[in-house]
Amino acid sequence: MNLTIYNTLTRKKEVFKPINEPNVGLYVCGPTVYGDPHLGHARPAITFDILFRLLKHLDYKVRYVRNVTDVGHLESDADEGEDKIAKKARLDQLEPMEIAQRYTIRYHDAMKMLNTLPPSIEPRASGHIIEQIELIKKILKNGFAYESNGSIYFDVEKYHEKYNYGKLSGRVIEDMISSTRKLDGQDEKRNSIDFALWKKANPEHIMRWPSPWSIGFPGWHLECSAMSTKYLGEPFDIHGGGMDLVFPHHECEIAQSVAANGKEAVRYWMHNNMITINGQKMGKSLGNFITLEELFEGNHKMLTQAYSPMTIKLFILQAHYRSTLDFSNEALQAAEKGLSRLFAAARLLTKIKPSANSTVNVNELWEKAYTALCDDLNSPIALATIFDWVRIINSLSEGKETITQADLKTLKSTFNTLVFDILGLANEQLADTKHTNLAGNLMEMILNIRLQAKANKDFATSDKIRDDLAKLGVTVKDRKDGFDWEI
RNA sequence: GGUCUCGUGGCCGAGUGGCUAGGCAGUGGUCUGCAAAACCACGUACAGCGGUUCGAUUCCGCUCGAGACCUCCA
Repeated sequence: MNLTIYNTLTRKKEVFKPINEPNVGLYVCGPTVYGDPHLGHARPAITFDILFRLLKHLDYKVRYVRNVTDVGHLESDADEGEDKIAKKARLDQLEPMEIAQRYTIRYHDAMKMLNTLPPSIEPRASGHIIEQIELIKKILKNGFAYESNGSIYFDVEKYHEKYNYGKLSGRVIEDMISSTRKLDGQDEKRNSIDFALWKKANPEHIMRWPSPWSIGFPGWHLECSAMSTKYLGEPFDIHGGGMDLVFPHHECEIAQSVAANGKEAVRYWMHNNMITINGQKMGKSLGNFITLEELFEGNHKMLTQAYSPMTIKLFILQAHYRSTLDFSNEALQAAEKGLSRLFAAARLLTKIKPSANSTVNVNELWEKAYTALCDDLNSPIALATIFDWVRIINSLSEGKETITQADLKTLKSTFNTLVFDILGLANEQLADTKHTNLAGNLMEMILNIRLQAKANKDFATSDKIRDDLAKLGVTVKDRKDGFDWEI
């Protein structure tokens, strides 16, 4: 099956063709580790995790690189020139690397809880200063950068004479130059739209490295250019990230690659949209974000309860990755109930008895859901199809539909592949472990006693057992041929 | 201000020039000792106004509204 993906560069869906089949290089912009991972971080992580899993399922050999930005970016406010990570470190009286380490671990923990696969390589910007300096040298040598007071700036205007700065973001650079030039007479930069490749460090700036030009630190956009091509070659297949990175971050990456090597490094640019809260972007700068920990613990004023990582995942997958997704407590509650319905069906599926013939067409699930996923990761359609089959599985369980042994086998494998392998939903409470451990055996025992009480029409006893279990958080579901239960 | 995106039923959210999205919530029913779950049925949509078309929620134009980027941001 062909995979199509929406390429931001061409603004349309394209059939995905790897440069070096069967190898695929995937690079995704990771977090800047100076704060707790929040709901916004979950979106690209989950989106590109699905892509990673899907590519592997399509039998590609995928190298997935996601960076950790631990050098920090320049502040834009009064603390101009000071590194974000350095600033936080000074306030907390900690080493910058201590901060970076702490939040890297927290990020990893959250990503693991969301059941996203770890990238093949997770390079740190601080570990690639040399590569970044080499890249700057190349750009300087090709004449697309200049030194100014120990700092190196990218000469956008000069670059634009030969190439097209703005091709990714659709920005008209001539307008930007003419409208902003006059304001920046005093600046080190020749032009306000020039961006830093290397910044000379102020004395108080504690994250610093030597370079041919000054003691300083690399510019904002350099690390991704340097690390992506180091590990994936040039050109490589897919570069992903949040839509808010299109300009300037990714636009600058293109310019850097072209200025250094005369050609673009990336074939397909993919961007996930933002999560909004009350219709507004959820973000660090707006102070309206919810951390993943707060979500998992229900510890936030907008939340009435805690939500499991898988609930968050389903919530995100129910929207297409290129649409904004509006967060609300109500929407999460809906996702939670849907998830439990989905998992209940997954459990039921293990108990269905085959019949002589099938009244259902099991191929439909795979065809519709897999086709949807291969169509620019249309997870909402895939999930809609899966939920159609949740209903069918329930009907099969009640004997309202029938299925042959062979079809049942196909259905189990298809359902599990889609839900668990590709969408990466994980149910820690799934039957196997639950029903073999002590708690599971005790539940069997208790519920058999209740069944006996029911058979004797001793409803007082059976209701007491059910009510007491409910107080412990266990829901009992009576069935024709016995019982089921879930926590 | 410039560039761009979007406006779908109570909420979230797909999709399409004519054929049920889906989840959650609601209503009626079946099942059940009762309940839960499940299944069946039902209802409320495509911001507004024009245009193209046999036919538009879907294409085009305008109006209104919301948002994103232009500054670190997933």
